[in-house]
Amino acid sequence: MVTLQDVADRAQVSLTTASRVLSDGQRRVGSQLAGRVTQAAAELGYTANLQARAVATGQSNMVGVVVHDISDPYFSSIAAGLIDVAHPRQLLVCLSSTPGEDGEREYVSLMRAQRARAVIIIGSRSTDSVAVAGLRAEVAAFLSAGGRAACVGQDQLGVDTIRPENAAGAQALARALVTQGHRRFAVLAGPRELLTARDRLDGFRTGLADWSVDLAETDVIHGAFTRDGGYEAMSAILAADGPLPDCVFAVNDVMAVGALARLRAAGIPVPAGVGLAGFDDISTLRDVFPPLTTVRLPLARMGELAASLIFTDVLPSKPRVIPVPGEVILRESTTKPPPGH
Amino acid sequence: MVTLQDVADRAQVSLTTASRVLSDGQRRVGSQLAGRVTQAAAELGYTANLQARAVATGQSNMVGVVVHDISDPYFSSIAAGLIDVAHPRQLLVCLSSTPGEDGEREYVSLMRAQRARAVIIIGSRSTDSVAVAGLRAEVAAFLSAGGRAACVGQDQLGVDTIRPENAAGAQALARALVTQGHRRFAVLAGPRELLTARDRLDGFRTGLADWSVDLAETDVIHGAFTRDGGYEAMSAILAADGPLPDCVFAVNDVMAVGALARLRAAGIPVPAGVGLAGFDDISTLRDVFPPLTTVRLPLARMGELAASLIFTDVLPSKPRVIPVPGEVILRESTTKPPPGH
DNA sequence: AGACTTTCGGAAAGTGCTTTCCGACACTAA
DNA sequence: TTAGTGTCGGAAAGCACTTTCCGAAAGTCT
Repeated sequence: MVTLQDVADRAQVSLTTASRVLSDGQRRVGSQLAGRVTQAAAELGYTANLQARAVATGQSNMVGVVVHDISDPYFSSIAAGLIDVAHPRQLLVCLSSTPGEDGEREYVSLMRAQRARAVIIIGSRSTDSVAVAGLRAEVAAFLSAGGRAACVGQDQLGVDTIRPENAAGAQALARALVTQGHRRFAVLAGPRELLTARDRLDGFRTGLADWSVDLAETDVIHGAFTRDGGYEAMSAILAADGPLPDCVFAVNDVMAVGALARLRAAGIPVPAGVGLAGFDDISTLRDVFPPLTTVRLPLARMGELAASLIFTDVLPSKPRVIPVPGEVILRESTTKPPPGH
Repeated sequence: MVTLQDVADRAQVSLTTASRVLSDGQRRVGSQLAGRVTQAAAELGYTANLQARAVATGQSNMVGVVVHDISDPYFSSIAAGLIDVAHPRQLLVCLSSTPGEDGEREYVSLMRAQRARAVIIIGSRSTDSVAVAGLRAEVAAFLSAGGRAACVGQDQLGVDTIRPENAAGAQALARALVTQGHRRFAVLAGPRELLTARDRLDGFRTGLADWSVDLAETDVIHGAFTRDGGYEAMSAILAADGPLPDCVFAVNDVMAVGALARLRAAGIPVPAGVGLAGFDDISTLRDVFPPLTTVRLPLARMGELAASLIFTDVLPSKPRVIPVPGEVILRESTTKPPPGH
């Protein structure tokens, strides 16, 4: 590996001078010597060792990003927005997909060891208070080591947070669906311990209550937060005896698509047989048929916001929480068939 | 920041001993002192500075991953497979989404500066020979600096490559479609300069030729490799006068979905009005209706393979190329309607 | 008991960079 | 001519680690 010393030797200058030329610092170097140095560097194919530079200067250009599953379009969209902001700033984005229970805590710890400049945690935290407390402590340690941190999701970590308004969005959706004429609902509610899922369920229930519509406990089906989870939950609804609900709300689009597949398999038309709504407005899912009523979250924008919180020079005295509203998008999947149908 | 020296002081041992205890090296330390050191480290909340360690040892645990667009499910699926392999090995995955022309080259250069252990380039390279040559040179520099490199896509960089068999897959698809009874085809061919797109087009044409079916040049529509590109290209087909083709092949699933949306807007049923096939078998798109005939690529598996090529200790004398076959999946979107329909 | 090996702690020399501090030189002003 | 003020190159002291080398102590063998 060619080192700065090699460059200095070849240019017949001191290590100091070579460093000054090549590391755009404060001090200038005479154009004569500077020329010799840059030329020598080019001839040798020299590339500064950023690790060593980071050690010497005590600051790195790395930012860590934690997501649950990068292949999930929800996360990858946010990550994309984030990368778009980080890239022009010459920051190195390190990404972790953490399936495991304690993965987030471990990764934040790793980022602290790497002396990363910032860490961004994306994703719906569970209600497992032990895990949250552990993560919270790790983040606090990261902060006190001089790093910055932000979160996209629930405001549980005591850091700057981009908070999607899950409850309000679901509430607005519920009201819109009632306005469309639906009266009896079922909810594919996702996992009990997932806060995001719970907020959406609660918000939906609130929205129904606003219009004095009741949601029976038996019409709330819990399951996985995935396509297959939606498929299974819809199966459970179909298996129950009694009439189908007017409309089914899946707490995310991916589950809604699973539910749709199940309905299709059962030969039940949407929305004629039953209405179906999702949440998120995942872009790759906008072309399913019938088009899904959903609540749009500006995912890429949320990633950008998170990044910009981190990269402001001023360190806020208190953690900021930026609410991001969802927008109800009514599409065909919930169009109420004309009465007497 | 608490440093190793602080730990050593508190444990009343030398820096050396503290280092030996905390950095699982070769030499052992007596359990008495070792205990004092670990306790002191715990009390101080010490975390080793991995950057400094990397400088001292001359080896890092970073691997760089370059993709075109992380929010594209094709790339994020591969990346997910890759991360799954890298994570248990305590490797730090740094990801770049490079929209720009020269972004890949820049990122590999950055990885060289970071003294990354390996770099993995995912994505369909263009046929722009200047850009490819630049990237190739940069990768060569990275290799000669002692790094490992691998590529998922076309074998153009002179490194270990996971090569999806685009041509063979498209050829098999074409033959299957002809067998199904289709005779006149159109292809939504993506960008001219994209090698992946071109290989799929060429393979498709070959497959048709195997059965003596011709593909008219006017039935090949170039456009963007995206959902909207598919939508536009399908518009062009609809705008042309003359009868519709029996079947349309979009060179990837995302384009096929765009085409499907266009057909739906035009009120043309699939497959009754026209057949439609894609490529990739993107998992989030498996529930579109009608289900898309496509060629499945094991994306996550490809990511895993790329990672495993990199992490083998033996350095191959010649770059290995591992072909990954696609599997034709016939679904409803190309079911030939009974004749006389 | 003496020679030989093994175990184990610490001083010091790296690792590749930045930055402070010093001194040399030139240039301006009195 | 001389003191004052910049400008600019280089020696050396960091940065937070690892690792080599050395020497002391303890254990083993004859």
